[in-house]
Amino acid sequence: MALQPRNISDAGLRRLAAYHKVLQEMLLAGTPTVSATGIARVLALEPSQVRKDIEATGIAGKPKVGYPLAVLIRWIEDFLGWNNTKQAVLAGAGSLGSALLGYQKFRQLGMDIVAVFDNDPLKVGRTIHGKQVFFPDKLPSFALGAHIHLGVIATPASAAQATADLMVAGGIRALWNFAPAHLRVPDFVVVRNEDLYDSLASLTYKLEKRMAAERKAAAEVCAPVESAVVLLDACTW
Amino acid sequence: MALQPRNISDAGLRRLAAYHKVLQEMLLAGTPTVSATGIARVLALEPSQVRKDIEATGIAGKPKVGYPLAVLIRWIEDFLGWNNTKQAVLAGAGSLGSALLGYQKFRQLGMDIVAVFDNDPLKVGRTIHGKQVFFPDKLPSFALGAHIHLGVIATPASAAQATADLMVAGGIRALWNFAPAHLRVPDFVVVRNEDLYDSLASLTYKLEKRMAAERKAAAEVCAPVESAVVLLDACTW
DNA sequence: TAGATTGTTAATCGATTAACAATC
DNA sequence: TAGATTGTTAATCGATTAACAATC
Repeated sequence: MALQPRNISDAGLRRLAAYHKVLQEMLLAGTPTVSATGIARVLALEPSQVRKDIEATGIAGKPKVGYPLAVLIRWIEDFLGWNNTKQAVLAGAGSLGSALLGYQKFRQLGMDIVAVFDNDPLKVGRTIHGKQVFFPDKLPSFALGAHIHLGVIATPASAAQATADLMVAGGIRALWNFAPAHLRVPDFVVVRNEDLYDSLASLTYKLEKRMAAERKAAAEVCAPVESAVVLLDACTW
Repeated sequence: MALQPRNISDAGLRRLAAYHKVLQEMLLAGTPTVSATGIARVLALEPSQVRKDIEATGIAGKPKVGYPLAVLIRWIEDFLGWNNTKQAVLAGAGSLGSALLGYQKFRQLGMDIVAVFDNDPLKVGRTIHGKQVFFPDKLPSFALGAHIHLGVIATPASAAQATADLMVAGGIRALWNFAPAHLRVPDFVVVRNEDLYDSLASLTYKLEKRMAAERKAAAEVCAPVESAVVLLDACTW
């Protein structure tokens, strides 16, 4: 009977989305109920962590049984705001912007991109994935008029700040920023940065460290070897 | 004289990439040196956090002066592995995969996508952004032969696990996964998930919470009002 | 009932922030 | 010199993990 809304970390919110994916697969498989332990096993997480994340949604489970699958899915969706679809504007109709427009599933996850804005006169007036493209200077009045509070930035880095300013002027309260730029916005605006260059940083670092460790391990195996032939396969580097 | 390599969190690695962007702008502006305090000011971070992140790279600064700008940029690049370009394979030549192929800057950040793999017979044999497209069954032998250890997955979720398996079989040690799926891979493979659905979760949650708080605040202002006309503008909802 | 699982509190762990002596 | 900044250690904070009574 957990009914108190609890704090949840950003990482916890992302995990809830991951649980949602797993649960939908289970639903297709016909499973009636699921336990936190079961989810933890699939995703290789700690059961107590899964239990705590689920607890944040406020759903009540039954000891020994777990949670009714369909109900849990619904609670997670409600908690994350996915059943309350929010209209959104997109800035930047380049390759990434177009790709994002093609993500049909966003609508099921609470986001519906209704208009696109781009500086390129060749793109303005045309439609991409069924959405019309406008000049950016139309953005503020459009967003204000349609009461839109969610904006996606897929412009080059050089245009990102100006775009963010337009969006804030248009009443946007949450920004999903794909441009590799640091945005300065008022405190009442939520920003989620999806900077691929930042992400790549941790991956290249870890790969390099991993490869270095492997080379070192191989060296330790190979170095003190008397008859090198024996371990030749292990030391092809 | 910080020369000890220190542990750094995943968040710290991402921040280093952000510093790198800021520093390059400063370099263009002609600044000769920079202090951790200065970087912190620009990005609205704690000076001690920036100092600690920079310390992880092992560079030595001078009290009162800071760090020589060009040297610091180079140390960050070396630390993140960006000056040691790693070849990569890409799976999935859809809109997202094509967009990723168009990111010229990846090469400066240590990653060079050299081949693309896709199931679609219409795409195989053609080139996208100058890269040839092959059938996925060619992936393992190609990656092994070219000693490639980095793989990017931009397939639909349904193909992600099979693709990951092929990549692991091809000697890939680091996976950048854009498919909304949980990958099961051996321990010696690093996975970085770039799941947009997970990211959207935290944004929709925060936007909804923010809007709810605003509505509540407005209600508290409007509710106890005797002459409603006075505050009409503030309560248009 | 016995045993697995929930709900919740406590312990641990790690990252961030603060503090401060050394120093240019 | 005086003062800002580094390098580093200590304190704080928050998230994860462990523990366990309640319970179906």
